[in-house]
Amino acid sequence: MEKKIQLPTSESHDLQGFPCPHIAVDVALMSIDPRDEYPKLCVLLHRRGPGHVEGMWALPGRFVRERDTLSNTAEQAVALKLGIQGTNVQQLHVFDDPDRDPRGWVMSVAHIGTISWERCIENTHHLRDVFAAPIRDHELDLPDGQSRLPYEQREIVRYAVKEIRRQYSLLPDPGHFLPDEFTLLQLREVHQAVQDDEIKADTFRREMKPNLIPTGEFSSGGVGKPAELYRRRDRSSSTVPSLSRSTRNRRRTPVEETF
Amino acid sequence: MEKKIQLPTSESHDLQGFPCPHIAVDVALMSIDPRDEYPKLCVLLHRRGPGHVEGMWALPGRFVRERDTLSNTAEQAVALKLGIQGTNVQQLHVFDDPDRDPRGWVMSVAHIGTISWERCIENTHHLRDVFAAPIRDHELDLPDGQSRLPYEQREIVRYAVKEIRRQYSLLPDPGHFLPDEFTLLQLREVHQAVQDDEIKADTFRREMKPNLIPTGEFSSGGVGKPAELYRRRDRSSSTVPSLSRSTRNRRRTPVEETF
DNA sequence: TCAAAAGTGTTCCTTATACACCCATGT
DNA sequence: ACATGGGTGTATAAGGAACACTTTTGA
Repeated sequence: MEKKIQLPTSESHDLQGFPCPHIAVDVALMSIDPRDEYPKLCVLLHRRGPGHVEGMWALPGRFVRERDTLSNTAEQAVALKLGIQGTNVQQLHVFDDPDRDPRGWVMSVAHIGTISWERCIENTHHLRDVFAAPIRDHELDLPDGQSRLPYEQREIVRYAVKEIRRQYSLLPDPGHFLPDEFTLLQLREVHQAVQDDEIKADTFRREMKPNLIPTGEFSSGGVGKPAELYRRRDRSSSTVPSLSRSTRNRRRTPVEETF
Repeated sequence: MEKKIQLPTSESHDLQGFPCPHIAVDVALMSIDPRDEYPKLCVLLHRRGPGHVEGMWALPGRFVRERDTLSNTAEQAVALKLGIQGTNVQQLHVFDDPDRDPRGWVMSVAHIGTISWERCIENTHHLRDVFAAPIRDHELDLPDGQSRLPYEQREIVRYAVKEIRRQYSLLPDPGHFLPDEFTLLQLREVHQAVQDDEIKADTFRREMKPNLIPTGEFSSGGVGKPAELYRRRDRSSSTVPSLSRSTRNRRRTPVEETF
């Protein structure tokens, strides 16, 4: 709580002596739990070890290390707290209420991450302190009768659910819950789990077709007609190279249009 | 990349001794410059005083102060560097490349802000070191032949333009470039400036109608039929209270639907 | 032969867009 | 009278949702 910052222009000269908050990273790592009667979107929690809020279920988080990046920190938090290596994460929002952490001045950069259920269980099935909390109506069902998440992690989950639903309304399984090749039924079930809503099969097929590449291979073994396997089309290759808007149809004065 | 992270739980005990980056805030404050033949979206720059990157045009920015919030810091940066009080800002993204600032380890939280041209000039017209840089095709036209912005502020401007266009595609002038009451022509010209594209008048009217409240008052003085004045409808009051999706139309097994 | 799932054709309906027209005002 | 901008009705096109139907497999 020093009070020696009177010269705002001098702050550029050197950085020493300027206060800086601790930066934490929290990750809402999401997966699709297929064990129930229908697949459910869930968020992975871990039980806190000794220390602050000991024993509580919480999102995996970590303090950023010297000269590390946020995404690196987020991936290490997932690796250390959940035992899952090599996730991909994206920034969501910075939570900066100076009183959010009683231990001191800590800002938290919330991240979202996704992982397939297979990779999730193969790494965590032996761990007692990892739990996949299902999402019901934008909120988490917490284990052990716990009523709330520590800090404002409830808000982080809200952001994460909103963001993943936005992403899944545009593209086929951008979070790679499924492997590289999949049937349209598998894809639709994943999207239904994310959106927590029923999706009509034929409409869904036609919406997703432009973003899928048929492989020519087919599934087999189940009942019914074998389904073709598809692969995600990466956006860069298919996107039209958007014509420059710099000299576009402005000139709204009708003068030179008329003559 | 040390390899001595065996006790992740110990980090929760106290915060002292953990490294923390300096946190800066950069603001892309946008306005609509009406001085040209048609209004243009622009971003406000200021010329850096003595110190690092001295004399360069840059986005207003500032280091966060002890236990201050990010939005506060952003508003103070705008006040100190541009002379404009009481702007509203929103978070965009954290830029965390550890090498982005040669002075040390600094993360920058980019913000977007909006202000009416009137409030902008009434506060800055006497300042030499403030400039409204117009946007052309997602890029800024810099003054004095300057070729680029310092750090990765070019990227911040890209984020800001994309975000403001997203916001203006949904609601009438959410950034309050216009006063509380305005005609549909004024509103359309602002949206055209933001989107940098022509917008058809009748379609625009029908799109915006649900989000506008007619005042019953009319403009006067200009040529043509006087235009009604409208007011923004705030979203909370008009939104249908979204029926709970928790028990929604799942049950995709047709069993109990058929019987 | 039947049930289950894949995949497609078609109809219906909602929505966006453009065009046309009338209205009200200042010059 | 006419130009200018406000505002609305309507025709056309485009898109999405739902239904029906055929195909192909396992039991």
